[in-house]
Amino acid sequence: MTSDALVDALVRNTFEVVGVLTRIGAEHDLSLTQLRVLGILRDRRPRMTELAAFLGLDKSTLSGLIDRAEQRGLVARGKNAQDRRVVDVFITPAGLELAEQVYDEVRRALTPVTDRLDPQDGDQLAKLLHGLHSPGRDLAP
Amino acid sequence: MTSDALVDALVRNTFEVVGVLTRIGAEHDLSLTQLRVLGILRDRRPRMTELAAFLGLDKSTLSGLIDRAEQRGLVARGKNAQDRRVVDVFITPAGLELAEQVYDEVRRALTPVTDRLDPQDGDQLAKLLHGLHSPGRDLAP
DNA sequence: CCCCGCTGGTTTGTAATGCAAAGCACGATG
DNA sequence: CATCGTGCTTTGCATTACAAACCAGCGGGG
Repeated sequence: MTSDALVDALVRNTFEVVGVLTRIGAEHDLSLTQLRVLGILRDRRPRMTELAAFLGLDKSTLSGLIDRAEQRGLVARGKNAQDRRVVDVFITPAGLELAEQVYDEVRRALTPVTDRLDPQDGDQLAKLLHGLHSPGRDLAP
Repeated sequence: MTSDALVDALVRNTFEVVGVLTRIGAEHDLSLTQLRVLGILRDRRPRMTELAAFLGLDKSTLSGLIDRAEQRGLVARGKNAQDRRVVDVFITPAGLELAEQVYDEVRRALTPVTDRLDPQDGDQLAKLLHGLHSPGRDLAP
């Protein structure tokens, strides 16, 4: 069945990319989740609950995660004017710089791989991947 | 630059699939890593060091991982005739059954996503993904 | 108005994951 | 056969994660 082969390829590819992300993240003392958090916060300022839901994590897990990132100065908590219970999270300049740097490294680490494709095949692959998940999700990546 | 878009799509897709794997794994008390271990052991019987290296984990980490999987009866340690220091790891029938079941669920969870593509686009995507990583790696997935 | 329930976050307790360093057993090499 | 190196386990520690208990603030019904 062709769909099985596609799923297998997706899973295999996933572990491959996770390996790259984990390795490069570790070089900057960032776990996979922290990396993802920084990536998301590059262009968002969600509240704790939103972020936790999007990551598929418990609120309490996110509390600790943000605690440590905040202590490192990568992230900060802000008050919400509408609702004083709510805590908004946003990235600091230092966090943004680190995020851009790490994602640059990720790009460099993956381009030798992606370059194995013809340019038009790469375009096509990007389009197909984009078509897989584009609807619904609005917090990226 | 088109390569950036491709890398972004790959990373986004990775987190998406990781989410699915984590969720389905959790329903069977399996972490992402344990899931991967079971997947690998479906058709391999590596030694501890080989497996650790392939997973990108420390030997000591794998020790604990295999300990717990062994206690659950999913995996077992075997002696190696050539070198008595070596510990070979292999999957038990119960572990194999669980692995097949979980990977079936993963397929079912991902097919609604993959079905969003035309069949020939799916084929093409599988081929392109396969072309990305095929050489070098020989422990799958 | 005020009490009560609901929602948003944090805290606490526990288990799993992961690394690093030390330890132990075995093989290999001089 | 003594020593070094390899393969794995053990121990100690930080991080990640969940669940349950907790506190604070919002909002309705009386």
